[in-house]
Amino acid sequence: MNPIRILVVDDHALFRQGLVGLLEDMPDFSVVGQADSGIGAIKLVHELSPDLVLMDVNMPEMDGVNAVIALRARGYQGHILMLTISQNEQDLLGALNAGADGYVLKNLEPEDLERAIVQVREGMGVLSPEVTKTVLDALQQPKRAVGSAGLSPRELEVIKLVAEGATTGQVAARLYISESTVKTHIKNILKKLDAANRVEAIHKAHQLGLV
Amino acid sequence: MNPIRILVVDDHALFRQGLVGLLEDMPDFSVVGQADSGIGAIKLVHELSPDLVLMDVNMPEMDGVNAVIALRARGYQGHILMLTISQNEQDLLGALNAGADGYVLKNLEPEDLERAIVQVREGMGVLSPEVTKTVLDALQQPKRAVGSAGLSPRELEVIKLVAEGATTGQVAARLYISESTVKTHIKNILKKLDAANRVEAIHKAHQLGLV
DNA sequence: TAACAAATCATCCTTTTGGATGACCCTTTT
DNA sequence: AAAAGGGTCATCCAAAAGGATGATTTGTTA
Repeated sequence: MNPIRILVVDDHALFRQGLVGLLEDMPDFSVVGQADSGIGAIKLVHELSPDLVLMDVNMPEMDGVNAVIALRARGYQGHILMLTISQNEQDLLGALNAGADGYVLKNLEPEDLERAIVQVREGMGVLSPEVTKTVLDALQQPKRAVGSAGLSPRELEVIKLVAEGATTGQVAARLYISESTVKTHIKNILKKLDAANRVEAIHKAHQLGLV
Repeated sequence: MNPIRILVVDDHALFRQGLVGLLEDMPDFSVVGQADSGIGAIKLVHELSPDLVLMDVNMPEMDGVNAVIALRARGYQGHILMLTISQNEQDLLGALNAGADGYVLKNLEPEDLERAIVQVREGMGVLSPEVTKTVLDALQQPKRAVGSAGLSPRELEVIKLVAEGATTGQVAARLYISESTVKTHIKNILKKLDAANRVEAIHKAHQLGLV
């Protein structure tokens, strides 16, 4: 198998050079380029089409997260592995949300970095143990306080149809009940959600996760 | 340091017994109980208050995911590590969202299991490489297509006020423009969002993340 | 310069909403 | 048995919303 063509992006020349030397010593890898900023990374990715970008986060000019956003927006399909000292939640979640395939800390052992790169190359994700918890926490969906905010099952049916743009008459037809009944339901919904009109009711329903 | 008190939950007696033997051979661990279903797990957690629950997913009666939900709902604060063969996305995300601290596959080496348990015990999260990608994908927030779905800045101002329940007249007053103008804005918003009325417009605006 | 999008305003007319009130029927809880 | 909540229906009326059309002004882009 051909070596993995890697682009190294880090603003600290010393660390970057050391890293490149380390990677070049590994037979499966080939460092095809280096950049010291997000701007430079974008340029080189376009020119070199590397298999994988090893990206620092804290950099002047354009930081790593914005570089990932820019790369993905430009259609770069290759793998991006963040390699940083930052355990900052914004950096972490920002990078992953932007489309990074992994996020590992610079304190890892060379052989762990090697394993991480191979893993990403195989289409898997990688996270350093230290940041995994933060990711899992971010995954937790806000718990629906009451689950229905006091709305009855029938009222939930009505509000869902209303949310989709149905008028009173259309809701009545869909539920095989009279318009009067639908109006009563909506009246009660407005009262329960403390909404002035159905628009605000849907707005609050969304915030409560009812729809 | 005291050994980590572990509860093992798995419906396959053979695997469970083997696992228990393995854990007991590790000096830092102490298996304080075993269960073969989610129901049994809930009962034993209540009685034993283990430091960590090693939980299978696929089980009769009550599966592991529902067991986690039930445990967390009952206020269990200890650590829960899923140990399963299932790479099913629902199982994975369900367990993590329910409050599991980690999700590892049964194909891992004994020493990796040991490392995973210690890691969770130290408050970190653990994911098997094979499932990390799925988690990262789940983390990606739906991209705001245009960021505004083609709505102009003024239209965004209008729709935000409408979402809060403001009528045409109230929006006009708040923005110091005439009702006619507000109606025109809303008309254009309805067209752009392909909504039949303002209720549906707010509904779609929520889905697009505009409000 | 011409075309275009955004923002502004108006009139006319129909449909939809929302408020107020009262009523009947059924379960579940007290 | 009585109370409470949910679901059903009706009438009346005022306010709000939506559709169709046309127009002016101001930037910005082609």
